[in-house]
Amino acid sequence: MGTAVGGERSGPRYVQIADEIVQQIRAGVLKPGDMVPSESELVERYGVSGGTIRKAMVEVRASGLVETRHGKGSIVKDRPPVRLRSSDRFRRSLRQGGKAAYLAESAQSGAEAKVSVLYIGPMDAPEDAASRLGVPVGTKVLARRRLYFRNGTPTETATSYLPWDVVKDIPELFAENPGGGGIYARLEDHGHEFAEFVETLQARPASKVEATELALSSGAPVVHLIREARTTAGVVVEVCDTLMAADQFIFEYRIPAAD
Amino acid sequence: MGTAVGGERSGPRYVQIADEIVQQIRAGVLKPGDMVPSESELVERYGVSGGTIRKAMVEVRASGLVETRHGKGSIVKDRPPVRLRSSDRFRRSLRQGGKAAYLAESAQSGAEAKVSVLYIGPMDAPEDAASRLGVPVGTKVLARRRLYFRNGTPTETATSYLPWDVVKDIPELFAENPGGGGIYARLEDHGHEFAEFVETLQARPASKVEATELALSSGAPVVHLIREARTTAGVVVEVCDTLMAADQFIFEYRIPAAD
DNA sequence: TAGTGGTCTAGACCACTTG
DNA sequence: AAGTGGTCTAGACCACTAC
Repeated sequence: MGTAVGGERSGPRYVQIADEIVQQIRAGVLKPGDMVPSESELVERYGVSGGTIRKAMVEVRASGLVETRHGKGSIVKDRPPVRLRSSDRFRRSLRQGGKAAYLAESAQSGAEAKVSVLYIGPMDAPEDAASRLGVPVGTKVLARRRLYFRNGTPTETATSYLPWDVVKDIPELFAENPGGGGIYARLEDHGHEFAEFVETLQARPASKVEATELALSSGAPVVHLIREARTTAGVVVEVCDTLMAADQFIFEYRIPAAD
Repeated sequence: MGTAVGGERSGPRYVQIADEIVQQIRAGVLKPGDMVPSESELVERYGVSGGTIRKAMVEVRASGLVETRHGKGSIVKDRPPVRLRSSDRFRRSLRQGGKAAYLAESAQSGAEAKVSVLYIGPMDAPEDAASRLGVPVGTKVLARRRLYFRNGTPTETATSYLPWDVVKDIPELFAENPGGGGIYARLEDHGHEFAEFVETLQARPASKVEATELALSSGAPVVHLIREARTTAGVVVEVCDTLMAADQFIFEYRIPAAD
């Protein structure tokens, strides 16, 4: 019932239902923290079968506005107050001001950031990092692996790789907190002057494991960002491999028109 | 029957099946251009119901290795020979060499590129473009909307917005082909000297309409890139709004360590 | 017309979460 | 134990693509 007359809406029923739920969230009828009605309730409300509601909820999840947990239900996520990754974030002046890159940004967008260190220590260089660092695969490097939270939800995993030669005389790099200005400031303290940072980005659907790690619904897009930090001596002193929940970030780059 | 013995594989059946199909593609058992067996055939082969195969194929599509068309079947896509969007692409020297940005890149990666012009003409400035250009919403601007193909498949839609004041004396900008070096070269010919380009990127799942436009399976990730071209006079003379199939591109940006 | 994918149903059973 | 989402089935019907 309820379909035959009226609007003659187009498209599959499950899309209509999904849109309707998404609209309710965007319009504020369902606020962050609220539970979406259970699937059985939606079955009654819309007078369709369970499978149809199921498909609708898949669409709703894909919108990124909702997080579903087995046995519990779907909860409206906190509005993703997206973080701006400006290319200004590597300015020397910010480091000298004592702020690390991610804190500088979080401060800007008024969000509560947290970092959890997963591992700091020696590691055999994986293939991609090795080639970027210009060392043979399997060479001992320092790895710093961490997980970033934003308002309580994991948004980003990052692993830095640094050549052992470079780090062996800089004890701060083995500490969880490398001190004001972050690891780049420590590297500068020890005579490594940065020339440029090169970032490559690629967006793709999250794999199952990545999805769980970042608390995403599987298939949600992630951004894979790899940064090389190059010194004026022409050496890559860090490779940083990070994976981000795509809906949490907007990236901004300024390209000088030089040449 | 068929399942009970053997590997005791883990996870839902539809994921196992999806993985198996994806493996066959990666291993080359199914080559680009090949048709994936029809769903009814897979139902027989795996001895499961249609719904299960259906879900498996959703996963396979999400991998981006396959394109499905209603009434026809699923075909293994050409391996995405990803295109590198280097931030070098706006170098003045390239324009003076007579190449437009996208051609310069395509040449690099040895792929056959094509552009189809969808619309060139006046348009009331949409909200986002207007604010970036610093004009009121609805002001008349020149819009240049086009669709880029790569090896026959659509990969990118792009719409440029230019203030009418700027373009009214540059007839080449109303032509499909604005001549060697592209529109940026023409703008420079007329005294607009570029200072910098600012690009913002965001990745998200494609909406239904975007998916059809770019021949993607709905929900596949897209990258939304917006570029502002700023002159030394401090004016934004172009806003370019583009939407790309995420699996077709890798982005690279060089960030000078200045300051 | 025959074969394909796309939608929808009605119901069974399982797995997780909460009281 | 009751309620939730997750998987799977068996089958109907529709819409698109070929021939």
